[in-house]
Amino acid sequence: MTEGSTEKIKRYDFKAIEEKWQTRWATEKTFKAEEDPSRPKYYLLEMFPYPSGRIHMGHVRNYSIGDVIARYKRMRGFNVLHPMGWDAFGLPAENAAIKHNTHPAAWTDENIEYMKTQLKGMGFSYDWDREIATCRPEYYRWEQLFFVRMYEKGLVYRKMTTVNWCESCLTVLANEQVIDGACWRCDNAVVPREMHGWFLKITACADELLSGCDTLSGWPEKVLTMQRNWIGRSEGLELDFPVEGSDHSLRIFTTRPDTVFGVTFMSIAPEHPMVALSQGTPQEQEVAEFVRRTRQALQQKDPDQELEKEGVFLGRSCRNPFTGEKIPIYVANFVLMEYGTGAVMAVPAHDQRDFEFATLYDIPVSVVIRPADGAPDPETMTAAFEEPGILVNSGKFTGLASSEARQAIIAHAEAEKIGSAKTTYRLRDWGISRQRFWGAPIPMIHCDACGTVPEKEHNLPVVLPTDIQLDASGRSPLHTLKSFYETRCPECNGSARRETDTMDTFMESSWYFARYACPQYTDGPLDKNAVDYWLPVDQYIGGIEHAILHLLYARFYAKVLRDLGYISIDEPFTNLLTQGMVIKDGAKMSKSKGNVVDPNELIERYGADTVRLFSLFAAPPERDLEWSDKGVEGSFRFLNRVFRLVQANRGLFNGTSPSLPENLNDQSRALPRKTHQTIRKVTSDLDRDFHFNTAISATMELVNALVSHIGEDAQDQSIDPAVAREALEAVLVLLSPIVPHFCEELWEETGHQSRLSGRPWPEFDPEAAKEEQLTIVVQINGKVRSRLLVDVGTPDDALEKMALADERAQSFIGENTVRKVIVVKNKLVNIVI
RNA sequence: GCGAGAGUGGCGGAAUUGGUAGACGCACUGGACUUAGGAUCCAGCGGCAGAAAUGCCUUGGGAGUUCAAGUCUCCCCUCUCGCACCA
Repeated sequence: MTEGSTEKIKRYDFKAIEEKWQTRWATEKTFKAEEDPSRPKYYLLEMFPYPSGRIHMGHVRNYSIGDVIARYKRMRGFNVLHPMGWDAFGLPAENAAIKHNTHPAAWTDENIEYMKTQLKGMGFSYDWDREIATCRPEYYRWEQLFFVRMYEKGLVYRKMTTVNWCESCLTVLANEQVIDGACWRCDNAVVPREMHGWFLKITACADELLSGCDTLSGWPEKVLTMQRNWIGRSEGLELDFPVEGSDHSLRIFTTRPDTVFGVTFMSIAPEHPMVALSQGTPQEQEVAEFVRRTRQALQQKDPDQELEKEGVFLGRSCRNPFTGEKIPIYVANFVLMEYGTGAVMAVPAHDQRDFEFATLYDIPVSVVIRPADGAPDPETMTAAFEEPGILVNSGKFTGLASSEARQAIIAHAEAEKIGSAKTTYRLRDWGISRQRFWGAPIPMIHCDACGTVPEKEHNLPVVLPTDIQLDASGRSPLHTLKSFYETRCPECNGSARRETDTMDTFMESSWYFARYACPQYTDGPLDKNAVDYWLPVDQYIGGIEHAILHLLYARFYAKVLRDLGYISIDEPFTNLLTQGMVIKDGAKMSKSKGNVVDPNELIERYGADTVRLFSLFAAPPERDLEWSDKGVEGSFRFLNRVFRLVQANRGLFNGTSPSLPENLNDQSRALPRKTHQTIRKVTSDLDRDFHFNTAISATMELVNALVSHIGEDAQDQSIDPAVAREALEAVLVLLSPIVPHFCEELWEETGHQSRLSGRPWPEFDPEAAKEEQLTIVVQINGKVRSRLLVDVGTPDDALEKMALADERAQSFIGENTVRKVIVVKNKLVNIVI
């Protein structure tokens, strides 16, 4: 810092600057979004947080990424909707309330208040007037309405079934919420349990959810693959095998109808009802024992480990409807009751599992498919031949290729009425009943006379009571709270019992994106005009951990709401960005690992802008970000450097003509070139793939160029002031979405009346960005040997001559003959010798 | 096992369509200014050899295509994530 300068140089007082601008944005409602058909809309959404207490680095990163995009799109002229809210129902609130002897609502509200202050402190450009908290009756009443509507359409049903029960959370979990046999939330083992529960018929949308994946070109391939796998569609044949000495048939599902002539045994799941057929056979005891043992083993097994294949003869056989052969039935531990029909036609020659099983129990292997060259020999085979091929030993189908045979065999089965083409899915219906308190009540009523009936619409919402006492058992007070469950039947007005289960919290997050379009609307869940204007979400941002759970449910909900006439879109999120995790010392930040960095401390020390800058600079958004305290300091240093640069050069902004003079010296020509190249680079990085890290480094280069041209002393003035001013302004504008408080402050300080937040994004001038001279690389046999500085547009033959004449090139060519010369425009000359 | 993604200096990470590998930043080293420096500025910074000029090597490994390969093709290795007895 120059002591001699008369003007006192200010320090970068981030605290005062950030408070000042946050206050202005709030009072001026800078980021309020209103429908405006005259402008293109842009709906930017980040996954809303669970109000757990305080924000963490993952939030900071997620919302910083979103905020840059929101601010950038505004500057590009879009009418941007950028809302924020709270995914406020859920178990942590309930557990915390038990621990602190308070109400989950109180705990949640407190957290929301605190976290809201934190988010505001980060300077995120949300329209806070659209804030949503899903635990408020004004929100969940509509969810209850949707539930009733879905019930009326047959998309909701109740059944007794085996569910996933978490012993620690004391509630049922959906299939999507069981990760490797453990609870997604608390990681404790999940056990099966027979219970009543409410289900949403997501399987009714399986096909559309699957085909929709093909339309989601703005989603990461990885997420689409996960969704496709989860839906798990497979096409095949359902076929009945008549059981010997019984009226029953054993129905199987196969994706390989072409191997039906190779069936040598049947295998059924231990839970299969036809296990009962062993009664009265000599094997009865053995089968019962096996089933008992297998169930136990399945419960205790490590989900990563496959069980040793095992089975037992049922004592009964069935008949292959194609060959008439007698086929023994086995109960096998590897057959899943949940998939297909729970029964499999086993073809050891062409299925590896069946092969292993057959080898173990000495069951014959019958080859019915041969590869194009030769055929496997059942006597010497060591593994199943699973590829498609040509059918052999298959009656009238012999000689057909697998693909043709599939069609022919299905057609035959259908004609003979012994089977039919069938498509199965891995996807199961979504179990949404939760046995805990802190969730939206399910608006259903059980009446002895009328059965289970929905609550009348005008009685909604069914409000979650506040006068409750939670106890350490974790059991929901709703089950025993008479004032809640005692009610009248909406049909017959007789006394009835209200459903006391609550809804899965993923129900709230499945449609919040639509409610943001009209958060205060009271005439219905969604204002058609508003949702038609804003939806779909143009850019959605969140963690990959929701790849299946939330993102699949929300897609399902979009289709349901569309079919119910509430919205007009098929897919809720056009583009999806899955941001990476924040890592410290090689592991995800977590309390248990003790490697968390608290955003508050960093903001206190460096300010929000520095934290934003670093979290965007350290890695591209989709990758994991390794947190580095030193790196944060580097970002802070950079901002200080720009701050000093602007302070030292404030003179540039005092009445200098903004137009650029025609005749500039070399230096004054180089700077605008760099300026416009930077504008081009930053713009394309922001447009193309949100690679803020390279956008920031490009701006740093421009700052470096500025510092070396005009210095931080402002005294070395060989450069044209208008040129320097243009470059300096570009730095502030380009950085403004990333470090908004900082840029607004300097913008104002350099005499601008307007706000950066309302300013259009700069257009780069291709003429100004054009280089006058280029470095052309001279290669000999592909190795760089020399460089030439030439004027842009030097013709190829001239380049070739210059390269061949080049002294250094000559020394490499020596006595060798030049065989070929390749000239690449504006890039290089390669001399082949 | 299946599917997706990744492998580049001490570190985070850059490199349109194949065309100067290592931008930008961190760390480090030397110097300047200084009462001080954890501020700031200047210089250096992939490896090997060399005083230097410069040369050779270098994008997980190995082949190949090409005038030219981090980038394309084939094989292999490692890591991360997801699914996993799906019939």
